[in-house]
Amino acid sequence: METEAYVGEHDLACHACHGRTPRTEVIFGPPGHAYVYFVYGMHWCFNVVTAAEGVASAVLVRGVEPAVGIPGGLRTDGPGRLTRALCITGAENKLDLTTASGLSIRAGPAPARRSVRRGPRVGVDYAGVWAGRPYRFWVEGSPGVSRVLRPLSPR
DNA sequence: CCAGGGATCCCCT
DNA sequence: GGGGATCCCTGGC
Repeated sequence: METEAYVGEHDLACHACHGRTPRTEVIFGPPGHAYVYFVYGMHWCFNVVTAAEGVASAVLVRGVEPAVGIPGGLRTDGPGRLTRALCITGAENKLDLTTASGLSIRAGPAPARRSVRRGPRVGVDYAGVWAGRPYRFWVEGSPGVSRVLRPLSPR
């Protein structure tokens, strides 16, 4: 319900902007693999590598809507919340999400095109001209959208 | 509003 | 090869 695109090595907000390192290697790898990183000392963020091998692009998943109840009623609106609710950690880093075992991605119903909104990405003010690019996408009105986008209607 | 927490990668020896 | 600023965030004040 909410994602952000990181579009290549030249994108100064992308972790791969300093080239291949042990951490960013997976982003340069084949598409369909998970890039999971630890941030702020306590949260995991889940990304999906999207471009062909050698091209460093990925999508950060910032919010989802559960199709079934989450044990404990954990929330899934927010990048750190959804990884906690889905038990995604560094153990899933580099995982091939196109195979059916374990964590995987399958096609689902697409949201109505007209309900998709876009705007600048979160927390990338340091990225110069890239900070303003509208590479964040969300489904308007979805409860799976992170609170940063709904400051006036906290839940 | 802001502290917490640790990996990462600058940039300087 | 080591110190330190920074960080694709959240919960609790």
